[in-house]
Amino acid sequence: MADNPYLAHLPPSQRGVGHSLSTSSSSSDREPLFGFLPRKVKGEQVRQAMNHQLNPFTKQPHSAQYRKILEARRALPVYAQMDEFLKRFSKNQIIVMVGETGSGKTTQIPQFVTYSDLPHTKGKLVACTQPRRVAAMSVAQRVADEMDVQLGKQVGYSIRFEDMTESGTTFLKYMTDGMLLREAMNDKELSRYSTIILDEAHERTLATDILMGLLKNLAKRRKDLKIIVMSATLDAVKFQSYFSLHDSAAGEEPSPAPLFKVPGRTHPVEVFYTQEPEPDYVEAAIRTVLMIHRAEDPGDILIFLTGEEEIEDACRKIKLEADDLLNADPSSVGPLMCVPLYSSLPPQQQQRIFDAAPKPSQEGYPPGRKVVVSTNIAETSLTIDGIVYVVDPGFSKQKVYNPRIRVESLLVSPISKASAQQRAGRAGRTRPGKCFRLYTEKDFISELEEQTHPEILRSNLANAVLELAKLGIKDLVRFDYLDAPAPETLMRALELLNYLAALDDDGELTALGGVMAEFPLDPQFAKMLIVSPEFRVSNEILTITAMLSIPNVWLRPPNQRAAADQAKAMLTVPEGDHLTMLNVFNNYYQNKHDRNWAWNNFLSARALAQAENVRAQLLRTMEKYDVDVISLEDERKRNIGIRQALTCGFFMQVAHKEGEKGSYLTVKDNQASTTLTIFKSLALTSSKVVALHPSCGLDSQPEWVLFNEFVLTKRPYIRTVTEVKPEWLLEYAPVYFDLASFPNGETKSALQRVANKRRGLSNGGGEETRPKKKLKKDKAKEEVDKREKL
DNA sequence: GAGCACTGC
Repeated sequence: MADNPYLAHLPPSQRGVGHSLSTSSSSSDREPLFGFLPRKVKGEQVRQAMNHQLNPFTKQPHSAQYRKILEARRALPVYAQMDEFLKRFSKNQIIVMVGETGSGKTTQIPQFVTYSDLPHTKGKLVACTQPRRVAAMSVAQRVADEMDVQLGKQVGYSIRFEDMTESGTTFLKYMTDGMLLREAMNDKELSRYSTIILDEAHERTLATDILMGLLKNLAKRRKDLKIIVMSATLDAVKFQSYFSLHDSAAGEEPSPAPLFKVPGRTHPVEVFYTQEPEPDYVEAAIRTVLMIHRAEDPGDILIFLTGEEEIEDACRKIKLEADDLLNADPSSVGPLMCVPLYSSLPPQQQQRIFDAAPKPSQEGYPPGRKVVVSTNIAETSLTIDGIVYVVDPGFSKQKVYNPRIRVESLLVSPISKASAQQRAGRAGRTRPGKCFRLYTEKDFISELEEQTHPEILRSNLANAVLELAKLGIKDLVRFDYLDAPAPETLMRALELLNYLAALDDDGELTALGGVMAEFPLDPQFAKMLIVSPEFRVSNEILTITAMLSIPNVWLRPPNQRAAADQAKAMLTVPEGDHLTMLNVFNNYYQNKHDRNWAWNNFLSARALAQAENVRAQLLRTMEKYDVDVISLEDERKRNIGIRQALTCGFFMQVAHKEGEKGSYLTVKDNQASTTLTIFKSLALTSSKVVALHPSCGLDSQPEWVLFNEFVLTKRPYIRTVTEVKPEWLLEYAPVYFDLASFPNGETKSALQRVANKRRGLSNGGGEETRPKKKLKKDKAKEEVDKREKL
């Protein structure tokens, strides 16, 4: 056996029993998975298979690298609990698992599952979802290495724009949660999967929340499907009771889903609080950093602030003060390097967070220190090794949705306790660290929420509701959510989808809605894309949709503002910002051979490349559903067609000019639906007075404009704006613009004049409003009524 | 005359 080249370097204890390449017919010749009974596999069997000289999945001898990695895997906390995990996996359909950072759960548990579940023997897959693409990709790569297979073969990943799997070969697939949700829309049973693992469930992304609801239901229908919900924090009790086993037929009391717990592997972090609340957290953060720099041992610092402007500002101030300190006394204070970090920063600059801290200014002088000033991106998405000190002012920008006024906005808000703990943990990744919280301990205990509100409670749900409808969920209000959204939010979503004709008046998905759901877009965009061939401008609408699906393309470096504005003016189309976006993309496309074109025009090449990617994906979907891609030759007619198609998707986002001061009134925000009587009770809002955003490229102030975005910053603004004709509103959205139900005012009078003129022209004929059908008074309505009474 | 927390399809 010592001759075995694959085992010779291992101590005898790890060679397993009788594994050899000899051809004699001893038990050692058995296949690595000999005797494995699906879902009844024991830890000892798995360990033997792992030690076998042959890879059970490729039948190839294990590589030296495999052995080396296996050594490291054995040291992971989760590895020590393999036996217990497999026992639980055999016994239960649903398991909730808690593993702190460093436990190895994301890489190991899916592997344990495959050894027990043996998906490859039944043509199935094990899926493990992640909230972020990079995580899905990098974990898949790591696990492929650990299993000694090529990425994309037995182990793969699936994310938007990239399917790194091989049909028939891949049996362990990491994927984004949104991707699995999309798959569910076309296969409600998720029949390809034998086990589904939802990782990072505590992050409570919209997709994970919806998946939890679906899987809970699916588990009742598919007894062969196993589900593991993995979470990092101790909020597992909630998941346990949500997934409780309840056999009501047998009259049993519900018993919580079993919990499997694995310790983490991090270093202790000492937490400090301020004695008094800090009135200015940015100033306090800067002061704290300098205090650490002067008084604490070497080690890098991570500060959490809320946004780009705040971060750049703080970096400048820290740098100034630190340079002063260094100049005043270079023998007692080291040099300091300050690095900003936020998502809109170009990747090259983001990489700077991994640079080493500066060297001492002179030999024998104190070492330098790196300070990273970051948004929440460093809380979950990016990990920086070597951080020893964390400064946590206790705030972050969070999305909030107000269904009453249908507005999503960003608000600087206090973080949750869970978030504060996550931030503190960032100081203990490489060695014991310290966390300075810029609030009092009392506030931490009594003021901070336990958990950040899940996304489903903070978002416009139009998209999610369309997805659920496509998933066959009939009663959206009664759907078994882990946290149910406000009924108003659901109503707003239903209302929008009904106006877009994605749902009929009974709340049933229409054929149009079914196709809309196939597009990875907000419903308004999907609608306008699908109807755009009627205006013979689908090629252009496709481009505009792609451009509006990506981050801002305009660059404006602080020292070159005038030049940037000038470049923008050159590309601006005065009829509207949507046409400008189209123009930008077309120019980019024509100048693709010129690598400097984007840069010379102060445009983000990265964003434009993304737009191209999105456009290609949308084009594939259009082709799949026979949405023709066509263009109008004549530029004038084409631009009108584009604006008309825009109106078909965004007629609910229209503003009417009031007076001459450039103020606009959003149309009909204070209105209840005409057909859906259940929304009458929601008609409590007032119209919003808004202004055109300064970035708007319109050369005049047209009477009627359509906007893509409402932003609430210093003032309420509408952004990405295009002029529309009121006739189009009446023609393409007759139900929404039914004047009989319109509130009196300037807007109504203006529309009335247009309507009268149209009626005159068509001689009173052609009643275009469709017959009004009352939505049956269903549970949804009762739900809302109940709310209103409270 | 301003801004874009972070993801995802």
